[in-house]
Amino acid sequence: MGEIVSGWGCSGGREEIPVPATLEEAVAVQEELRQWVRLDPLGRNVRYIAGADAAYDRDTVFGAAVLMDFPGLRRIGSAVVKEPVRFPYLPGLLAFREGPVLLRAVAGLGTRPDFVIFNGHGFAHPRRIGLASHLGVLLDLPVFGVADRPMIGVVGAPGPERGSTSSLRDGDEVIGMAVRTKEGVRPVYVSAGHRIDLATSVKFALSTACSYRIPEPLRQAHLLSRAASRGQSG
DNA sequence: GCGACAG
DNA sequence: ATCTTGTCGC
Repeated sequence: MGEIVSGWGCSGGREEIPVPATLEEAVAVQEELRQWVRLDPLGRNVRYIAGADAAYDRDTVFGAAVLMDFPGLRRIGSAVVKEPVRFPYLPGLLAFREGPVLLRAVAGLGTRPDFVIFNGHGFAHPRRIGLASHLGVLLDLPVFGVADRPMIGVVGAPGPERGSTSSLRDGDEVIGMAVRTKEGVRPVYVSAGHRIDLATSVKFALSTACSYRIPEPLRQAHLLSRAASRGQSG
């Protein structure tokens, strides 16, 4: 029997990501979605890219997505949405907490980008289905994740110069990469999400992070959601 | 059993 | 994620 961890809400059942009632159920959803994840090289010319992130204000989640052209990196669109928090933060199950708002934010762009960057991990997850992979499958779009720190695995420090990398390994397999996007600044951790491979993900993480440590679409989405959560104009 | 554990 | 000002350093 599945033990009920807690009352995680009673949605009307019309979300892109149904709210699991138990831990077992959430993991079962991940194992199902995992079968659809494909990490192949990106086979298309990149013109439009997006970044999405979430911020909180008590029991409300704000999701923001920013659309930019590439390689110009000019902002050509954005969307901000909010909704009540329906799932707790549980390491390994982040997609169930932030997925709904993030999907709505990306949809709000009104344009399907060539790929999306999410704040968190993709393949570098205990079950190989982190938030980025999870949402990539639901969006059926190429996506990769960029995180502040690894969740699992061991990694060495990349060289101090921008562009240096160091493999994030879980046993024998490379699950992600520590990437120095800015000289002398701590690295970000990149992992493929869906319909893109690690090397290509790293390439784009670097080509979209010029002045700052965080890839521009993600950085701006972060600022947008943050501003919204604090009731500002953005 | 103990510690770790994206945001 | 979030609570929070100034401050040290390149």
